Amino acid sequence: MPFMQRIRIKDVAKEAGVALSTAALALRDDTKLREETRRLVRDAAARLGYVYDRSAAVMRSGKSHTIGLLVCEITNPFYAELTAGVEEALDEAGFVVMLANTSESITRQRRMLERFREQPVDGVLIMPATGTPPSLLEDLEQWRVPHATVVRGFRRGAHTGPDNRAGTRMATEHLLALGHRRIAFLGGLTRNSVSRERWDGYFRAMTKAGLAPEQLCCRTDIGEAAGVAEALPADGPTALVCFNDSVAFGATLGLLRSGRMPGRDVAVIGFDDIREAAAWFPALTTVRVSPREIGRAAARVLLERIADPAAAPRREILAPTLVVRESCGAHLRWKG
Amino acid sequence: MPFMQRIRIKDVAKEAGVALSTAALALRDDTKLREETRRLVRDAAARLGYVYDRSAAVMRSGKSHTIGLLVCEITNPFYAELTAGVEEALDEAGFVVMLANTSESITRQRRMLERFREQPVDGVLIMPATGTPPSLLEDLEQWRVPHATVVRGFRRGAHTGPDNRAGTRMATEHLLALGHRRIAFLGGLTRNSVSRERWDGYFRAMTKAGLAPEQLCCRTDIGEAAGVAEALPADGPTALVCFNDSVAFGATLGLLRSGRMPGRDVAVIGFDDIREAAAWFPALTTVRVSPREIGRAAARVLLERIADPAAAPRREILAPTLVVRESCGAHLRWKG
DNA sequence: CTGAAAGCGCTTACAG
DNA sequence: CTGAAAGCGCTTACAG
Repeated sequence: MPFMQRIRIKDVAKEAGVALSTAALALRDDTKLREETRRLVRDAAARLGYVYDRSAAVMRSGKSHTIGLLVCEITNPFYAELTAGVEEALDEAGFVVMLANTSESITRQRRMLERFREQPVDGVLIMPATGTPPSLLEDLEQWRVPHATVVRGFRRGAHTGPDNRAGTRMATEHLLALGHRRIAFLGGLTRNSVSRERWDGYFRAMTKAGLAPEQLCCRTDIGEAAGVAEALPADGPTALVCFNDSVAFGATLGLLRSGRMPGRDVAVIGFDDIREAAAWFPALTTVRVSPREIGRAAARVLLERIADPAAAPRREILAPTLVVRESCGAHLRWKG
Repeated sequence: MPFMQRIRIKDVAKEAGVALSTAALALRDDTKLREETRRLVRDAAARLGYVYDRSAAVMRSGKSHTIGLLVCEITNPFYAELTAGVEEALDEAGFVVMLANTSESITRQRRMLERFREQPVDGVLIMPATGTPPSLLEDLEQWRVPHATVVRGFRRGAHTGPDNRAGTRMATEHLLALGHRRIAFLGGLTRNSVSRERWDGYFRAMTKAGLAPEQLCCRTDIGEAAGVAEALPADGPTALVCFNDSVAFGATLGLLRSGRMPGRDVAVIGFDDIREAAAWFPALTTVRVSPREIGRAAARVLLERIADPAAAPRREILAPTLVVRESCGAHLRWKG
């Protein structure tokens, strides 16, 4: 194969027999040009195998059509699904995502943010690592980097996330309606806004019903949750409001392991409704927040922010729904 | 806050009292300069709040230190973990990843590849969508885009993935050693290299033992696998070699649902050893391939390819190990 | 180490 | 629509 000279706009212009500026406009499908001219140029570009070079355009225009996505833990199915939603919506808008998985490290988060700033990206979408100081927002503002938080957030700034309080409140009230009185909250060892809000929704529902809240601490980990559930005494809580579906999965596994049937012996409700929840045994009753939709909404919020940085930051709180399946015991398939 | 003029290298040079070219070299920590000079410049840059602009460097040097990652399905925990490994290793090497989740769509895969080419990226790492024609490699070669496949691959080209045949062979031989004679393969409805290889390893072990292979088809989906397992007749297979852990999870859930205990009534072995496998009930016996390690290895293979495009493409096939837990029935915790 | 300069491939404003 | 030109912020080669 002969050495191929890289094809540039000026080559396309020559091939099409138009001026360089005309070719440049035509390649971006500018309506200032007649459709016929645009087609002429497009055809010439295709004949020559022209490849648009974004790096030059980025430098000249300052717009990269790239956004930086900081994910706190991509191996968590909830965040993986959310990432898919972000990527999907940004792609539709002609944007591309630079991914960084911080693995809950604020050092790594900081470093990746600086890297994004150099890149440069047009904006950043952040699922803050646990322990992120709110001063992060001040830095981003000073840097003039358009930004928005997702799921985990701060008191201010553009944000998209589920209504966590409403979610655990609904879950708790459902269990109360089923007659449970000793209902514990399982999880929440990690200190972030999501943990606080989910605990808070449960707490309020319990105190409103005149009952004592009770927290069973565990990290967000199937194995750890299974351990706590397995060790649950027979005269312990009869129902568990779990921090999320992973914790709920762990709880059901632990109960099974100790010879108890989730839903019949101890009711279990999750949070998130990740893909596996419906197929679980027993099928998991959970609070649906649709990570993919949150991701898509977050992408829109950030794009708005980029388009109009002067506007007040939007905060979009999505309402959750309770999906009643088997693990809460409301209708046991195997009860017979 | 007053309008801030963007700080450029020439401003840093002036502040440090050195030439522009010296400042440029110092900022990249070039050893041609005395350490003292480099520090002088670094301090000046810090004082002024200088931010390196990569887009200009990319354009001038043609190197973006960015690689494009095409993931077939990011919401699959295996690929999510693999993505984390890729991102981790590339970050250590000073590279950043542009992510595209193709969701198994070859149209989307094609579009994202063209987008990456325009970006431009220094190379692409591909987990091909099911149905990708091998001609993809020819296109990439013609485009002169350094590339490597991961997990799913073709007969040629740089590749990193587990030894799928060895994996299912080990699983099958383990079940044979436990005395099973009617062993079925569950899964493999999707047609790609992984499916073929895993089926093949099982097939060879069975025929070598003089037994009839048997395929229970289902897509890679917990719900579908659960349905097949639930409907398994009492005089059916006594052991299942599953396409992957998700399918195995589905199988155990389906068996439980039909009143059978996985491991005691029907043995189940998975593939991948994703995070949830150890915490499962019963704990899943599975073939460990360590997606994070595959991801890290794949990143290295691609970086080698970028560094030396003339070298023969490397193919790195990682040996799997069988992790014996409970679901195969080799040592039942609850038997005693 | 200096200093002036060319060049990467676009975008964009402008006179015609 | 043309055509010549400036400029984005780096990198790099070069004579001194």
